[in-house]
Amino acid sequence: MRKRTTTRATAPPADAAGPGAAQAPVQLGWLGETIAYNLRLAQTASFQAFSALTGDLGLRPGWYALLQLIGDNPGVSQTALSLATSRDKSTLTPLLGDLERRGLIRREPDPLDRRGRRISLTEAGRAKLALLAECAARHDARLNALFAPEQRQHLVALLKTLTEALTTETPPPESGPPED
Amino acid sequence: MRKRTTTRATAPPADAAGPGAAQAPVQLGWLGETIAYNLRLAQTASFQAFSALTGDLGLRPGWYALLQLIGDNPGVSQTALSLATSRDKSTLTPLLGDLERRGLIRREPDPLDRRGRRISLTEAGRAKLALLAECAARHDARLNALFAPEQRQHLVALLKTLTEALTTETPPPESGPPED
DNA sequence: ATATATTAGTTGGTAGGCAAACCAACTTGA
DNA sequence: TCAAGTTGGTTTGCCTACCAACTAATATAT
Repeated sequence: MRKRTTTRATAPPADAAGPGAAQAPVQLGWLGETIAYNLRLAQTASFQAFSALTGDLGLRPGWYALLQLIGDNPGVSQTALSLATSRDKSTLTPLLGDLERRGLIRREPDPLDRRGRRISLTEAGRAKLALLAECAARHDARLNALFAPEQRQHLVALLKTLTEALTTETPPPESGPPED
Repeated sequence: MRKRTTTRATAPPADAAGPGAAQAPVQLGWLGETIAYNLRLAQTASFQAFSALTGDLGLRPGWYALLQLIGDNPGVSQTALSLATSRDKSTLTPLLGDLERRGLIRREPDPLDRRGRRISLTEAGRAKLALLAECAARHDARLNALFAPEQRQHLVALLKTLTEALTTETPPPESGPPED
């Protein structure tokens, strides 16, 4: 939502903290040039936009990645989902419970490991996933439309590089005990 | 993202879905190529890495951007901070209260608008900011080290484009609201 | 086989996020 | 001046996230 011109179109001297200035645009300074902060802003914006799309349905945005991954990997374990979504396994517990309660997924005991639960979609789950995938596709299209194909590709590659680097080399401090 | 080497060199046949296979790597499929999902993963990874740096001090990572922005814009309003950080104003209420309680910021009434509060750093706040800025600088350096200077610049530009596009054109649905 | 370590998943506690409802103060218009 | 609308902040309620600790089952070592 835009907020410019809401107060005044005259754009009074932004440096002056005068009464008409209301909320000055805030100078981002150094932060505004960092990868990390821009990453945060972009992610937030993307999530918000996606939420706006899914909000129309009664579907939570956080469900989508989960359903999609389950759909693509029937029988996955919760731990695997946790890793794939970069969320703590304990975060998934109530979430999956909710999905199960709504009949979107099935959690059957793994016959080969009685601790584990093999997760898969139900028919209803597949249907919901189709709806969410629709939103996701629109969202993706919207993002893609912002860039030239090669730019898009480049951006994804850069993001992957970043993720990869940070997740694999996470512990650089102490005497590294790499392989035992 | 690959997750090898994170746990151990156990390396049981990863393809076999046998009991020893534990969690299969999960196929990300379509998701893994989208901007949105990679954005999410990258942001999460970045945040985690930054948290690891700040965790050493008794300082919450969420404080940093706030303190930095306040430092750069003494006298800002909470609403302005809310916009600059892309966080809801109600999110900042307890956070700023906390910072004030710890003596890091000051919230003095705006003489020109008795609703508003002009926020600025205290000396202690400046000191804490310096510590956090140190972490931020290290984090930034780490991220920057992953890319060539022009790549970095490019990435930031792409992210800005994305954020900008999503935040300004948020409401495209209904018949465009004719400005009154 | 039995003790020990690992792993899958859940629980409880806490922190941070949003949205909606609310109050107080400012703005505007008649 | 006074009513209606807007805006800055706070409160409340809910959701999502993490972590640490726990249980149950599996794996490993002796």
